Amino acid sequence: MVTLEDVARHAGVSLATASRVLNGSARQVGAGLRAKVEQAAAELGYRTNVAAQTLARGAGNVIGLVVHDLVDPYFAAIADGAVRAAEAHGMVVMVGTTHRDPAKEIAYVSSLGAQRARAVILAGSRTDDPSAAGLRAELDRYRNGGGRVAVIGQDLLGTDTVAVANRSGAAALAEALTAMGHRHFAILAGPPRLITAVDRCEGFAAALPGPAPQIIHGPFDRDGGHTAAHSIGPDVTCVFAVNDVMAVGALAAFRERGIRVPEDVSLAGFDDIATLRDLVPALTTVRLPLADLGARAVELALADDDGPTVVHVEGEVVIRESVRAR
Amino acid sequence: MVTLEDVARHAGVSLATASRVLNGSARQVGAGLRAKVEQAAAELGYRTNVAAQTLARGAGNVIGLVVHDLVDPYFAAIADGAVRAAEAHGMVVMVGTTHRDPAKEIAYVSSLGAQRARAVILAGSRTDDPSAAGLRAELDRYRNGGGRVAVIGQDLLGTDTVAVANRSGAAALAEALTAMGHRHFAILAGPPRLITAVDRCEGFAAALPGPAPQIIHGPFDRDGGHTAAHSIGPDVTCVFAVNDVMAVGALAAFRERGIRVPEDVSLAGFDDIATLRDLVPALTTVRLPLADLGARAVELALADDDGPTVVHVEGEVVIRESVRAR
DNA sequence: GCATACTGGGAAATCGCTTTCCGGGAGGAT
DNA sequence: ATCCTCCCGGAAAGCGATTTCCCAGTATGC
Repeated sequence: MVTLEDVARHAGVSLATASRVLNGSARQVGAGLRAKVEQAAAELGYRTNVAAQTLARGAGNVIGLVVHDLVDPYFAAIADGAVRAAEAHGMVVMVGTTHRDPAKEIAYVSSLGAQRARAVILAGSRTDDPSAAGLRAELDRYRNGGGRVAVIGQDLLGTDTVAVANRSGAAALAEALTAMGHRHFAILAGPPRLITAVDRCEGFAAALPGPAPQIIHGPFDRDGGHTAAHSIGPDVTCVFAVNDVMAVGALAAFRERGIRVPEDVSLAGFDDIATLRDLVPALTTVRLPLADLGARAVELALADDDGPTVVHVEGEVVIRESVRAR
Repeated sequence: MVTLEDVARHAGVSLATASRVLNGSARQVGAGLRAKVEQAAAELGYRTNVAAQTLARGAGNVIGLVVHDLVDPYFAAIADGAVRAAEAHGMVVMVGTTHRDPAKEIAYVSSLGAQRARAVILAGSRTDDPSAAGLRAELDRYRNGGGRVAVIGQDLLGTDTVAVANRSGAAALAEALTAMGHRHFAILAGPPRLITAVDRCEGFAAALPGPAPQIIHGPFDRDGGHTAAHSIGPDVTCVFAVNDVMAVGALAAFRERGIRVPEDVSLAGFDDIATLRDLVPALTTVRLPLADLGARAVELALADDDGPTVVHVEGEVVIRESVRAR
């Protein structure tokens, strides 16, 4: 491999000069030498050794992104936004998938620390349970080492946060559905301790004027929605699934049992996943700018402010065919 | 940050010994010292500096994955498989997204070379055009630097390859559809120079006994399928979209125009995207083990064989409701 | 019993780059 | 003309590991 020293020798300059020319430095280099170095680098096919650079500089150009599951379009969209934003800053993204295992989340943060990653982005809300303490400790350690952390979801860890307005989004949805004449709701509420799920569920329920909704807990994925849908009571006219993927599961369950949407029951989700836009009936939902979430988290983590900054992102209610007025 | 030297001093041993204990080495260390080092590391909260390790060893623990678009569930599934496989080998994955820009693909390979990435995985077939020469050159350079390359798609670059049997999969589909009585086909064929698309299209067409199918080119994505579907001739009874996402676009187009699937026309796709399984009507398609594709590419790249190995992966025809017998 | 492995420990040389510090020459002010 | 700044080039000291030697101590072969 061609090293910087080779380039310097070939150009007849010192190592220092070559470094200053090729890998951005505050110091200027005269035009003549600069040209010579650049030409030498081109001729020799020089490529920076990032590991050496990271070691010498004490900070790398990696941004870590930790998600639950890349196949879930929610996270895929966030990852996409993060990769784009990182690229714009000349950084690269390393992704880790935890498949909802808190231990793996910790392991990734630790590994990213070892990589001297510039920042780590945590997407996907953690549950509220004690295992979060380990994560917290690992994150503190990482930050003490000079790393930046940004979280997508809710402001829990005292870090930079892209906070999603789950409560108010769900409330707005509830109001819209109420305005369309619905009074009897069921909520496919997801895990009882998953904060995102809880916020959406509570925000929705609190905005309802009528009788309390039926609340059915279960996993936060497609199959969770599918299973939960089987427990829906007879007088329910409108079902709210706390995410789109669960709504899809519910839709399948309804179809299997001959229940028509929206004729027999209305259905709404949350997120507005692009891949699901062509579903029939089109899903009423709360649109979240998912790619933006990822991108803004990167911006946040890269900005050198002091205190943790919290950015709030609102959802937007989108009424589509899956809901019918009563 | 705690360095290895701190640990060595704290444990009262030499740097060499500490290194041998903490970061796998061929040489043995006596049980007593070993324990002391491990304890010192734990007490101090030592974390390996990967950059320094990479520099000293001359090879890192990063695997680069280059895809077109993470939001496309096809690539998301591949990425998922790759991340899992990498993890099993103690490596981490860096993803780059090209959004179908060949220049970015080259840039990523270059950047991964600078990272001393252990391997790079290229997913998503390239077009057949001359710009591929630049990629080839960059890949050669990367390999000369000791990197390994694996490609998912077709065996074009003389590297390790996970080859997808697009032709035979499409042919099997064509036979199945023919057996169901269809004779007049249209193919939503994607870009005329995209090799994956061409292979599927030709494989399908070649297996047809009847009249030549109508071939409609267009982009390889949802909107491409949507647009292309408008040009389908009147006597076509069955439409083959060269991937599932295009099929979804076509389905939407049919629905807009009041054409029923499968009553008026049958429709089939390719890939069997999991996120799309709940579509109505369920899509007939050729199932590909997408996550496996990613995982096997990683295995291939990490195995230290000499010559390029080519693994062939077959698809499996899955008949669902979107096709009706004639 | 003596020469010959073999074992496990440590000192020190790398790995490739960044950056501080030093020094010489040019330009401006007095 | 002199002194003080700038400006820019180079020498060299790190950054934090790995790994090659070198060595002493012990085990082994005859």
